[in-house]
Amino acid sequence: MGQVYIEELSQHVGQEVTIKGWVYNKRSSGKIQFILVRDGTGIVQGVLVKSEVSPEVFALAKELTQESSIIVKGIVRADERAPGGYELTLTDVELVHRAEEYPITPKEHGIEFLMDHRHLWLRSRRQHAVMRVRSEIVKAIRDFFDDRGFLLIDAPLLTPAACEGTTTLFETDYFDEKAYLTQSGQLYMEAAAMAFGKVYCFGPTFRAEKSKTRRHLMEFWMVEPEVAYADHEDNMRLQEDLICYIVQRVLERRRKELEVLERDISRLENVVKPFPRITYDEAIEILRKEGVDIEWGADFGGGDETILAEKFDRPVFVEKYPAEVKAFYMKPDPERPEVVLCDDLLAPEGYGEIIGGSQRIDDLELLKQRMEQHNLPEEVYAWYMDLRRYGSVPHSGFGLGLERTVAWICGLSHVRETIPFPRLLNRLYP
RNA sequence: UCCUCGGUAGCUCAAUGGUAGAGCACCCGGCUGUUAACCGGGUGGUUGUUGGUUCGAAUCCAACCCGGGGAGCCA
Repeated sequence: MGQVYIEELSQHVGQEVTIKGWVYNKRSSGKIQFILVRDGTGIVQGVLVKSEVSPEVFALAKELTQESSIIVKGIVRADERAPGGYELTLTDVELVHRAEEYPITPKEHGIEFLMDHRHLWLRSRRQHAVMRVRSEIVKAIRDFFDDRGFLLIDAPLLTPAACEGTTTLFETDYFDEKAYLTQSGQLYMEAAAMAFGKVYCFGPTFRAEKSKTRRHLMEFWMVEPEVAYADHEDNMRLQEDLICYIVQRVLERRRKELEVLERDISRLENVVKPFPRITYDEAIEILRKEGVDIEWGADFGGGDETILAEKFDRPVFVEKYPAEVKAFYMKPDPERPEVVLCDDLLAPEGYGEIIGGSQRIDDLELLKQRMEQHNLPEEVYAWYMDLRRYGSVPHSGFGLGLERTVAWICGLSHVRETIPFPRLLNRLYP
């Protein structure tokens, strides 16, 4: 039998199979050796009995080090004692490469050490679970939008100016011109929505803010749908549907990984429509009742968001913020122009804002006025203004932060484990 | 940028002014069902850096470097 992956072992009980992988760990009892083999799809214990294999193979196995690459042959056996339910009675072991002393031992390590060895840390069981959940969430997002007739439109990463004009951007040289790494694809999605109706982009974005918290990365992934003729209400319904779809998919297909991560699954099972909605005004009232000293017009901090989110057992929408604390392109509420038709979706359990969305300004004069107020250069945004000159329509969209969503669904205390190679303040390696 | 906590063996930590230690990793030996295996032995240190106080500093003081958590900002 040729190469088989560990996740497929249940289909090969009683057969001799070949596994190509690495030594995860090893235990020995003199005349019997236990070799934990991982191949990227799982871990299986190979049992090597001295009296049943050649002396050369038994001696070779003794020399194996953690993470040495090996090709083993063995007969698949269902065994109650095995954590995965299956074991391999080994018949042959071939050494591909004997690993040097491996830095990450089966014991505990500190976060700095693990981050310095992120390229190796990815081999461990917990990290496998996180990456599989991340991959599932990405696929769920794509399927959700593709199935609803959205067109994937990739936004540029190099841009001539800030999208929102608020956060600090990474600057780079573009043939003697200044260019910036994008902080959002949204403005380009607005152009695409006027061309194709329903669109989304999904890619990395960059913020040069010196943020040093469990919720921040310098480089993170965001999915940003934009829909022509959609209003604020349509926008929130879309967000609700997307989040429910993602959570259901992970519950269906990645339950094992959630168990490895010891995630409280009942908290995720609560995530069903409809999500509670509160206005900014109501949020201020709640915070004041909790003893928070906050003025109307101020934005919420991380602690404020946690207090609000803890009032509910599922994600909560906070809508209609004061215009001053939000981006220039958000449409004012016709009934109350001092607030805008926007919403933040706060994840439960203190994971904070995972979505920010709004209906956009579709009137050229108002947009011009807002850009002046924000000191944004009109030349750079000329194309964006054009969208209000040639068939302007009401439209809405939002951005979902992938890493915060993964952290929430996995129940991780920090976003740095949700991306394979995190870019953090003071960390560009590996 | 600010607040706060920390830096001792490859890793995780102990040693609160008086001889720098343990577990794991690694090396040697033992064990035919181990599950972060276990048992015996061994290797391994400029205590982040510089300066100061003291008979004596990992320990007290100062500055700096690096890191963790948080604030601001945001997804």
